[in-house]
This record gives sequence, C-alpha cells and structure tokens, in this order.
Amino acid sequence: MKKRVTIADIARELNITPATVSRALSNHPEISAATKKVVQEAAEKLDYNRNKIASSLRSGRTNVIGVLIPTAEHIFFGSVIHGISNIASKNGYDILIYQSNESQQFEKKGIDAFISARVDGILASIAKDTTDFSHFTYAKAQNIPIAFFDRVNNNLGIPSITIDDYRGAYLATESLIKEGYTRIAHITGPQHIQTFKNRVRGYRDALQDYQLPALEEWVYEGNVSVEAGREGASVLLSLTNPPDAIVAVEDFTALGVLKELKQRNIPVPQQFGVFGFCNDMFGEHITPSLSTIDQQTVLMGEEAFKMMHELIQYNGAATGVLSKVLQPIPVIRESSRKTSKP
Amino acid sequence: MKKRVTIADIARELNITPATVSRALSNHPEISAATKKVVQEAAEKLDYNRNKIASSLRSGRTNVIGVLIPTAEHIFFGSVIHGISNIASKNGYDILIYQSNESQQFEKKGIDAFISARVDGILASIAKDTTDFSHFTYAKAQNIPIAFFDRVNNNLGIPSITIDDYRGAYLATESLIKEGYTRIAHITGPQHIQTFKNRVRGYRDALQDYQLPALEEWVYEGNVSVEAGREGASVLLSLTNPPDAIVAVEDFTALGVLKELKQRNIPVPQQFGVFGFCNDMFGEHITPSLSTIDQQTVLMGEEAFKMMHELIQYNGAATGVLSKVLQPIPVIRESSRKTSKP
DNA sequence: CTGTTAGCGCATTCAA
DNA sequence: TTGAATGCGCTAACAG
Repeated sequence: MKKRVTIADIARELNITPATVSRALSNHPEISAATKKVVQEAAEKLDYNRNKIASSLRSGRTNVIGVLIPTAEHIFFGSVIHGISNIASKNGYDILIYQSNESQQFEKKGIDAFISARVDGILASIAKDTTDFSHFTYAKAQNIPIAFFDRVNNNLGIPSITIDDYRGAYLATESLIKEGYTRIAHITGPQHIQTFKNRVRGYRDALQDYQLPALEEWVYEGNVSVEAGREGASVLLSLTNPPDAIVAVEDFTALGVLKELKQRNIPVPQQFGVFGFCNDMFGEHITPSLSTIDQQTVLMGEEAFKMMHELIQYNGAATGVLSKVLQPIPVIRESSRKTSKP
Repeated sequence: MKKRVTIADIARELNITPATVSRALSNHPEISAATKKVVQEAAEKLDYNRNKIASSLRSGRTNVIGVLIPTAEHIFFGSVIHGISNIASKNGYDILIYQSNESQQFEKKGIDAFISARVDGILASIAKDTTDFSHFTYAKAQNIPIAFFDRVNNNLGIPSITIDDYRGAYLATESLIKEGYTRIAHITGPQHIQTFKNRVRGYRDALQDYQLPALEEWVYEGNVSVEAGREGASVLLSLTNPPDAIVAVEDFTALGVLKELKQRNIPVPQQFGVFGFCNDMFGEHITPSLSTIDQQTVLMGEEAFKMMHELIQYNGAATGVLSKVLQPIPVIRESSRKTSKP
C-alpha cells in the first residue's frame, strides 16, 4: 500500500506550514495568489488528493446528501436520482443511496446509516408500508436538514417537493372532457397514499366543474399495476352504466386498460379514451400511443437538491424555505384524441 | 445544535475508559460480556450513534462502495443498483453513486470523488465516450479495489462482471431459427463497444452453426434507440434480398422494428420474427409481446457486490477472484413465435 | 498574509 | 480483561 500524500508532505516540500497548504487548497481569500499557485503545482506534482474523511471530521461537514428511496428498480426514482445527482456533483456534493424496499424497518435503518455517516442532509421518499414516522422526526430533531420528495407526509413539519397530483388528474380529466368524452371513470390506487387520494380529488373536481356525472361506482380502487388496469377496466365496462373514458392512476395501469379494451374490440380513441399518469418511456411507442401526465422527475430531483442546499445553508437561522409543488405537464397522444387525428 | 454523544460520554457515565467503550461496541472478543452489556445499555440510553467519519479516519476503512454508472435514468442501471445496494446494506456497506452521463470527463471526476471519499472499493460501468481509461488504472494503482460491471474493458487487468452477450445473441438467433425463420438480420450498436460486438459475433455464429445465410448487409449498425430500430428495419426491408426476422440489439430498438413492420403491414410473428435484448418492462405488454433476452440485472448487482467484497477482503494477498460471466435467459413471447400460438 | 496550536471522535498499540 | 497514550489528516481560532 503506497503511502498517501498529505498536506504535511506538500508543506515539507515547500517549507511552509500545513495550515497554509490547507488554506491555499481551499482557496482561502487571505492567501496570496503566489502561494496558491505554488501549492497547487506541488499538489499536482505529488499527486495529492484531499482526504475528505479527515476534512469532514475536522470541519463537521461531509458534503454528502443521503437519498432514501423505496426502490431503485422503478425508473421514476432513477430519474429523480439522476436529477439530484447531477446538480449535487456540480455543487461538490456526493450522494449516498439507501433503499427502503417499501419497508418501514429498512427505512429506519437507512436513516440510521445516514446519521452515522454524518450526511449534511437527507432527501427521502416515504415507503408504502410506513405508518410510524418517528425516524424522520428523529433525524430532524438531530438537527439534520431533511426534506421529502414525491411521497411525503405533511404532518411532520418537514418541507417537501411534489408535483401537483390534484392538478395532474384534473388536467387529464379535463383533456378527456374537451375531446368529447362524457362518462369518465377513474382507476386509482390504495387510498392511504396521499398521492392517489389527491388524484381522485382532481378527477372529481374536473367532472364537477364541467357538470358531468361523477358516479361513485366509476372510481375503481386497485393496486397499481397492469393487472389492476385490466381488472379495473373489466369491472367498469361491466357496469350497467359503463364509462366511455378512463383516467388511470399510472401508465402501466393505463396499459392494462388498453389491453382489456383491445380484447373487447373497443376502438381507442374513437369509442373510448384513455389517459395515463407518469409519462413512462414506453407510452410514446405503443399503439395507440398513450396520453399521459408528465411528472418532471428530473426537475423534481434538481429542485429537491436546491431545496436541501438552502436548508443546509440556513440551518439554524430562520428560513423561508417551504414546500414546493411542481406543475404536471399533460402529454396528449393518440389514446385520448377523439376529435382530431394526430 | 445539540452536542452529539461520543464514546467519551459513555465512558464517563460508566467510569471506564473510552477505549473499553470502543471495544465493547465493536464486540471485541477480549471484553467481558458484562461490560458489553452495560456499555450497550448506556449507549442506548444516551442515544449514542457511532461517528463513522471518525471511525473511518482512524481505521482507514469507510465501508463505502463507490458505484459509477453512465446514468440513473436507464432502468438497467437502476436495477443493478437495486441489486448492489440491497446486498451491500446487508453487509454493512453504504453506496455512493456517481453518474458519468456517458462522458469521460465526468467519469474521471467520479473516480476522483471516490478516491477523495476514500471508498473501500469501486464498481464501475464504462461511459460510451470513454477512450482513455487511465482513471481506472489510476484507481487500481492507488490500491483501491475496482471492478467493472456490464460495460467493461478487458485490457486493464481489472476484473469484471457481465452477462454473456455472445450467448444471448446466439440464443436469440437460434430461437428464431428453430421457429422456422431463415433469413435473419441483426441491428446492432456502435462497434467500439465490446458488448455490441459480442452480440454480433453470437448472431453470426448461430447462423453459421445452423448453416443459414449470413449476408454482410444484414447487419445494420445504428444508434441504440427506437429510431434506430425503425431506420434499421426500413433499410433492411428495402434490400433486394430482405430478411424475414431481426435480432435487435436492445428492446427499444426492437420496438422501433415492430413499429416499422406495423406501418408496412407485415404481420408479426407470422411473416416476420423480432427478438429484443434487455427484457425491459414494457415488452411483456405490447402487441405483439416482445421476445427478448433477460440480462439478470439484479443478480448482476448482487454478484458485483460479492466480487467487490472479496476483493476488499483479500486485497494485497494473492486472490483467485476473476471475471464472472452471467448467463442470459431467453424470454420467448409472441413476436418470435411463428409456429405455435401462445 | 502566514505560522502556531489544538482537537474533531475514534481505534489501536503497549502496558498493566 | 481493561487503562493510558497516541495519532489518523485536516481545519479553525488566535497570533503575529
């Protein structure tokens, strides 16, 4: 094991003190340009690489953000991480990843790991299973800046960044209405999850605003999956008063709806409209292509980092940082275009 | 900022020395069970949380693995990270993520960040742009265990974990042959990438083994995308001697092929067979559903961590750890099933 | 502008 | 089995 070069080595080489080297390398304002230059060159020459561990221990800051996600296997979170990670790198932060796998127990472990690692802040998206949120308030009590993204809890006094699910569902429903569909149903997910609840509200309010019927039985609650989409569509189409369009809670659910419709030979969009939610990559390429709501995942990641960055800067001081809501963007494709052809 | 509890606090509380506390908490064999118990309880009571930074500085080990990926926006890498991260957590390791965004420059920065963070090991998947690999050999020279996954370079003496791309393409081609297709073409990606090159070889060898024609013009080199699939299919179908099946380099490329065929009203699989590569989630749900090669991404992540774990253990000592190749798994669906119906 | 001094919290050597 | 002493590499307060 080759011994690593330290600032002491550079100091010795140049006959100055380690403190000066440290300051020069951190671009401290009170160091002369000449010294900085010499130190830089010596560092380069000796192949010096700052030991962040020692630096962190001394300074009390790690420049690491802990990111807690339910799973990296879902492209939604990959996309958010993409956003977080890129802007974080640009600002000199590293990203520690932990997966809860939708379990409260692992989520708690993740928070503990972050605290142990002395991360400067935590960005978290809550697991489906979580009912006890004390690990989050604990982190907050430890004075670690924390913010939620996408899967949030508004009762903990923790800032968050989300997209406006209510508005997304509203826009989807409204788009179908404007295309001429009049009996619009909704397939949603488990209602203990805020996100899905908000979408139901947006869907309902759109119908009400346009004075269209909003039958109780037109809201089908399933799991979020292709299968749920099929089953939901099947149930809805078997009603005595079946709908002529469906707003699905998510793109794969919408895909299930499309499959069921195809099997029943119901032409989309001519006789039936379908709207998804997520803007997953495949939607653009299936037939008919899927209208959906874009969730701006990368932007969400970037905004999440920015918020965290501010929280870190102003921690302790009173701060104006509050929750932020991103606007969903309707992406209208074939599956909902009853009137005009593409 | 509440002062954090340290081992000194615990020591004071119990009238023993910090050294003993440290040993007790690390479950050192030479500490009495009684002391361990008392220390554990005091730690719990005082809400002690080990400072990994200080521990790392002293011990020289961080228990952090740096994972370098091209982008988190591709589900393939998300899936591998899922595999790495879960097994890493189980073994007490944290995961630091860095994205190269397919750029050599950022890749280099990532390696530097990892070295600065004093990670115990690096798992990397090479960027498309990378032509100079010195940052990898540099890390290795610094005595940091490093291994590649999926996107590898075999000329650096760095172990790697891949799936057998050659065999994957061979199996895809063979499957088409056994279904009765006889004029099989291939749409591949940039040939400076080993992965794609190997798939071309697998494709060619299958044709040869079954004594089928392998025209030079039946291999179309494009970018890896839906558009490349469309274009490749278009070019191949315009040949005076067009194929009756295509092995695509990847699922989205296969999707492009399917779109082009649909537009030309060529029935799949009856008159034309299509095979993808990746087993992306959408493939199961499109029409016709897509035959493809599963790359065992989660397993790849798990095996990557296991390999890294061994490298870390035996670093310095001569080690038997070599590259590992995972077996691809054909997933046969409608798009290639000429003979039998599902 | 630079040097001196001190210590972040822990793990490890050597002694007892 | 435990205590005492040391230092990992760096940064920050205080001097000069």
